[in-house]
Amino acid sequence: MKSDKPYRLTRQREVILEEVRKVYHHPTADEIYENVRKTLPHISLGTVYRNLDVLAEFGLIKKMEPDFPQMRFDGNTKEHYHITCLHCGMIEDAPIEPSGNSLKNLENALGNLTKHGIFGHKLEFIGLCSKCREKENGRIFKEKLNECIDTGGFK
Amino acid sequence: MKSDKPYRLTRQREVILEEVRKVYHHPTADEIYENVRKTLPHISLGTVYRNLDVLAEFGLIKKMEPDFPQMRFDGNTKEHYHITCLHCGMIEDAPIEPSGNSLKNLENALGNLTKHGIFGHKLEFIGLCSKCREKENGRIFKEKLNECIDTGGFK
DNA sequence: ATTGTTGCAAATATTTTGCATCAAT
DNA sequence: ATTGATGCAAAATATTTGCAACAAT
Repeated sequence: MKSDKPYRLTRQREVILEEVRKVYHHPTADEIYENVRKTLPHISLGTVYRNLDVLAEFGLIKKMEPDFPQMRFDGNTKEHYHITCLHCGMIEDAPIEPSGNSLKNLENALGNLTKHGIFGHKLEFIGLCSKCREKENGRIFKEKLNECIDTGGFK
Repeated sequence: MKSDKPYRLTRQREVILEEVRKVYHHPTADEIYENVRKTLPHISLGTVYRNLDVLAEFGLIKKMEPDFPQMRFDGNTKEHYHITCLHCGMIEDAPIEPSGNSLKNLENALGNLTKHGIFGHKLEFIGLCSKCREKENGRIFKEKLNECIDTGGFK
């Protein structure tokens, strides 16, 4: 719970929270909308979006945003990991080799645990690029760090 | 190069490829569009999108798609990794603890190498869920595996 | 009574597509 | 000559927002 505004309990909010908690497959907003409509046929999609934001703000659910919102393109076709700057959004190449061993082990372990066929992974580092770091002198670092911990957005 | 259709060299395609290779920060389609327009003022955004697809299809550039296209929501607010099914798109929780040690070491190493402030990572496993695996009996597994290797989409 | 919330519709933003014309092979 | 590529505009998709009416505190 990190927001300072009051948490006003509405029927819509209540049902939406219930629906998100009911399913275990990370539903999209319109999946939730369709389910909630069975209970509240007149609810609007805008209300669903707004409430999902509010619920996440209060830490009751987790909002999973795509790692970056738009497609991007890369002239470097070799395999590599990326570092994303939380402040300016810039994505840079990580100057380390994709670590073949330890993460391959994790993949194998997971495959055995789950009966899934695991055959790859994506690893993205999150931080502040040097420019933003200077400019912000740690301010955003701490702010964002808290946000990330609170939402469990990544580890 | 994996497409069977002919690669037709047009001026637009040439300039677009040049622009993607020129910048090192993983540009978006409209960034490329704006840059290409300095050389070809009448090019359309549709042409840019279509060519970026074609260039990626021929392995000349890499297309970076967001890990999932829409926002998703999660009733489980604990930290955890995810497994994404390439076939049906379902995202499940990975039944392993976020590995604090080895990846934290990587984070530290990267921080030192780059002067970035690294304070987190996202790790996503890619595979086929058990249902899709049965249904497809390995077919898509191999297909997609090749695709992934070719595009370097993930490692 | 105050102020946040709702439903609706319109706006935004990103990407895709239909189509007639044009250009590379 | 054939067939893929282009420019343009319209469509499709996902999300946000303005606003008047409404409801929780």
